[in-house]
Amino acid sequence: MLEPHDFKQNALLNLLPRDDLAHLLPHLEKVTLTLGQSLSESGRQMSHVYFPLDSIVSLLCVMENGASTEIAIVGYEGIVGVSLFMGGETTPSRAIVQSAGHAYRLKGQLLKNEFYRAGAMQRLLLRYTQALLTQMAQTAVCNRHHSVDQQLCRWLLLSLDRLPGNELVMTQELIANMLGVRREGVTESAGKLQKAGLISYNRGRIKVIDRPGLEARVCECYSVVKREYDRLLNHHNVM
Amino acid sequence: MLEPHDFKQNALLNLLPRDDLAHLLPHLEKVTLTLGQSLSESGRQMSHVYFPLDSIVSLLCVMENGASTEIAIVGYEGIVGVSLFMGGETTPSRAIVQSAGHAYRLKGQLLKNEFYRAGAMQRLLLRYTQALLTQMAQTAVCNRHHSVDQQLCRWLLLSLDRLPGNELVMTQELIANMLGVRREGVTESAGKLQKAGLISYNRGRIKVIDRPGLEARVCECYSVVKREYDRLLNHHNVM
DNA sequence: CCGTCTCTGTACGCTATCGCACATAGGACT
DNA sequence: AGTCCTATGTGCGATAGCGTACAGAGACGG
Repeated sequence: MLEPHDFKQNALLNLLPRDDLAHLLPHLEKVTLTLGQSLSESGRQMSHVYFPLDSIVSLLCVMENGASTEIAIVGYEGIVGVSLFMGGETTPSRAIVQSAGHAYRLKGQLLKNEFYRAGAMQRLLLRYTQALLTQMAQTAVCNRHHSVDQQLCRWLLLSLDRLPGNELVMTQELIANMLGVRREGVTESAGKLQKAGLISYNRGRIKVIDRPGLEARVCECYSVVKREYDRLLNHHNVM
Repeated sequence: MLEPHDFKQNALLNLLPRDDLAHLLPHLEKVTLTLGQSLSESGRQMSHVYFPLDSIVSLLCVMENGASTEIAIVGYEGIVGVSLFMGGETTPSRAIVQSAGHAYRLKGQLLKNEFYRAGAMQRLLLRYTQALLTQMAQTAVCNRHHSVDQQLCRWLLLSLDRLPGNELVMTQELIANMLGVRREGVTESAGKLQKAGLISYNRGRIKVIDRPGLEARVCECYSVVKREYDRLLNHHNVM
């Protein structure tokens, strides 16, 4: 269900019944997201929510000293701006574009209106939020118990699942920021993967050559998250 | 707002308007929770949700090899069983009683009915869930960037905020399970706190002597979480 | 073609935490 | 009192990741 086959659509919108989607369609605005762009700052209210298409957005927790960690990845399967309909309006985390591309944008108020109609959209968004909860929880465990090697594999696979090709545009420096480790640590781990013939790395472009190989090295956290997304956001279960 | 003053009530129920509460009151059943009791197993549907009163419940992520990490603490300010109304019915995490005490219990279906009336209860539960999201996110960062010393302080303070007294019944072994570190690591950190005169430790009973001292040592994660709970679950903001 | 900048690779000592082993001590039960 | 169990303290060597420094190498503009 969540196989990355159709990047013309956002999975959430795709799961929405026609009638419900009809309310929103006229207000969906396609926008281009550039690498590093911020969609949401800590404690600031968002004017819009975003439904990524071929772009990836990272939710980051940034600390006072500037150190950061990614707490979740959002791609075509999700929405950026959960706090709007959850009622808090803001979050302490940031949303940064991690892979440039496109997204549908929707005025926050319009989303809230649709959400509070308590129909299919609400049910869908809540299920998605639960998937997000799982991703965050698993990130917390992974940060505690797994090596940088494993986490890098997890990160590559989670990102890859949200991209159309097998190439990723991302420097090691940025990956290090996401994982909350040193850049050198990423260099080393990526070097191992490259020597093993799983990826090929070149100045900010990562090509994944042997995906099954990555899957063999990744910790269980990847599959736990993936399985939960599949379960929660699946045609048969959702409606 | 979230000061631990009234442990006869659960803060969520307390925030609910009289009329809404009236629907539930006849079905709330006061139960005793014992240390180590499991309220929810990975992937299993819960029959009830729980509103802790003077008890504390930990949400744990357990891995295949048995290692675990606490991803959130739930006390009188919250509810155990978020996945029921979020639509997923189950979660991959476990809910374990970390401090014995009491809770109100409510049949899952009744909670869902109330939730889907899309009234005050729904708004409240969603705000609470957002607070939970923040707690998980902050746990993830904390696991990545902070020392065991700091995490122990955070854990003590978060637990203390949910308890009536200044004493905590908990062995170092169990704390280690929560934090996902070695027992010896906790022994060492707790030893430092004891030498500094902040706590006194005795075979599974921790007395907090100098709370401001703990607050001086804790990492920012504690206050980020606390502030967000206060903001989201506050009489003025909620309704 | 040259200088500059960004990205990647490598090396080295340092520290926190781990894994393990074992010692001590308080409580509970006989 | 003696025994056992559980909780805590301590002392290792091993190791993963950190901080720092620096070197090479591709890209890019003048």
